Amino acid sequence: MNLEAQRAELERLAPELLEKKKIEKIHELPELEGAENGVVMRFAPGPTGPLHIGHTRAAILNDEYVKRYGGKYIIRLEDTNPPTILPEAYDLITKDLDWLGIEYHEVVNQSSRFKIYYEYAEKLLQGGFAYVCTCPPDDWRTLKEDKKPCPHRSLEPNIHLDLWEKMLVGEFKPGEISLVVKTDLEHPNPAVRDFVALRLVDEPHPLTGDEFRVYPLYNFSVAIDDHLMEMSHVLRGKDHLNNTLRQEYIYEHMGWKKPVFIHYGWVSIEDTELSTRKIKASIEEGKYTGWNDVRLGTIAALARRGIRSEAIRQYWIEVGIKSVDIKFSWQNLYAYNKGIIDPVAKRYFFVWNPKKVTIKGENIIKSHAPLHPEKSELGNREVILSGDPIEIQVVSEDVEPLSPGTRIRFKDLCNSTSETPVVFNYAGNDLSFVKEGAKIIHWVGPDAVPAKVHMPDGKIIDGLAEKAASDSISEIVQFERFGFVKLEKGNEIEAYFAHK
RNA sequence: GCUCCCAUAGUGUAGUGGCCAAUCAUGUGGGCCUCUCGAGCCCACGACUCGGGUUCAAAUCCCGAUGGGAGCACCA
Repeated sequence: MNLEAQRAELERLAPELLEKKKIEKIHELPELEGAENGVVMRFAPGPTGPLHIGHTRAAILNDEYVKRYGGKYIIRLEDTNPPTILPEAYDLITKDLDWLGIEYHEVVNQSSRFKIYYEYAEKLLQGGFAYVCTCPPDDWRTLKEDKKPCPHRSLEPNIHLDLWEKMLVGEFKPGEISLVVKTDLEHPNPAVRDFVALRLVDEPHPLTGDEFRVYPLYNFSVAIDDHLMEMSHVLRGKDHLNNTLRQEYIYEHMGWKKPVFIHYGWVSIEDTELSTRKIKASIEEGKYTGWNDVRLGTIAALARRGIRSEAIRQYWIEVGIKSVDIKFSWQNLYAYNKGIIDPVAKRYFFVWNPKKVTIKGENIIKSHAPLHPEKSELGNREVILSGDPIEIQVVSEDVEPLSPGTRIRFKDLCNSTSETPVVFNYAGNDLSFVKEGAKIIHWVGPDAVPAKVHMPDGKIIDGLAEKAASDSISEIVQFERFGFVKLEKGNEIEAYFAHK
C-alpha cells in the first residue's frame, strides 16, 4: 500500500488520527543533576563596568535554577585586580541585576576576604600543594611550557612558608615573587599546568586602599570561595573549561567535594561593542554619551530603548545550557520583546520626513484613533481638525508617487482622493473605502510636536509626533508603521528605537 | 604548536536506537482581516557537515575527516 492509499484507508477507518495535534511546547531549561534538595549558585562578575547583554546569560540562567529548585543565589564581585576596577561598577551591577529581575540573597566582594585567601594559601603550602616562586615570570612560564619544574618547586614547605611570610610583610616588589599552585607539570594540556595563585599588587584598591599588597588570582579565589560558600552547581561559559580543570586541583589538594560544573557554549555577539575597557575609553573621548548610549549593548542601553528584561530572560531560556557555540540573535530577542510590549504599547503617529498636504471639501474633521487597536479601554487620541482647506502633515514618501485620483485613507481620520500629491479631496469616512483598495497612511495635525528618534546605530530621525504622545513620556510606545520606541523627556519628544 | 569543547533550516531549539516522512519559535514569501509595512489567523519555504563502522533498524552509538569555537596571563 503506498502512502496515498494508506492515507485514504486511514481516513476511512479513523479520520481523527489524521488531524495534526498542535502541541504547544513551553520551552524549559533541562533539569540539573543533584538539585532535588535545593541549590547554591552564584553569578560572579568583575566590577570593571556595568553589565552588558553578554553577562545576562549567566546571571539569568543561574537565577532561573535557584528559583526552580530553591536555595541561595550569591552575587560575588571579583574585584582582585585594582587597575581594572571601576568604582561605580559595584552599584551599577546590582542596579542592572535588579532591573533584570534577579533575586539574589547575598552580595560579596572578594576584596573583603583576603585574610581567608591567605589562610588557605598557607594550608596549600603546608600540604606541599603549592610553592613560593621567585623566578622571573618569563623564565617560569618557559619552563612550564617545557614541562619542567622551576628550582623552587621541589623545596621543603618550611622554606616556602618562610618566603610567604616575607611576601606578606612586604620584603618583595611586584613581579619578584608569587605563590604557585602545583597541578601536574606533565599534563598534556599546557593550560592546566601549575598556575599562579597570589601575586603582589601595589596599586591601591578602591575599597581597601593599601591595606593589602598580596592579591589572589582568579582561579585560586574562585575555588576557595565556591567551596566556602558551598556552591552546589557552577554554571558558566565554556571559556572557563580550562579554569575548571585548574580549580579542580585545589579541590583535590584540599580534599573538598566538588560542585557540579556546567559549561554552556560560547556566545558571539556581532555588531555590538561590549568591551568595557573600550567603551570606557570612548565615553571619555566623548564618542558615547555614557554607559546607556543606545549604540551600546549594556543593560542600561537596552532598558533605555524599551527592551524588557523578561524578553532577555525568555531568550536565554530558549537558548538553554547546551555547550554548542551560538550566534546571539538580536532578531530573536526583538521577537520576544515584541510579544511582551505589543499587547500594551500605546500607538501614536510619528511622521518622518514630513510634508504638508491639504484636504479640500470639508472644514471640520474629528479623529478618534484608539490608543491600542485591541484595547479600547485605553481610550482614544482625539483630534479636531478645522480649516479651509484642512492642513495635515504626512510622510513624503507616502504621497510623492501618487497619481491624481488615487484613493488614500488617512488612518482614523477620513477617506480622500488625490488631486495632486499634496492636495486631496475629502471622500467621506466609510471604512469600505479600505476594502476597495485605498492605501492607509498616517498623519499628524497642526498641533504636532517635534520628535527625534535615536536609532541603535546612532542615527537620528527627525520628524513630528502627534501631540498626545507627550502623555506617554517614559513609556514604551509604538509609532505606527515605524516601530517600537521608548519615550524620554526632552525639549522635544526624544524617542529611543527598540525594533520594528 | 599543544589541549579541550562543539556540529539539526538564515538564527535559536526539540530530539538519548524504531512513534523522524524531524519539533517549536524566529525569519522569509504569500493569503485572510472595516483602518499599521503592526498584531492575530492560515498556507508555503527551509536542516540532521562529510565518509566509514556497529545494528534487523542510526539525527541518535563508535571511528576518522572537515568545519566552527575556546584556553595555554603574576586579567576575570
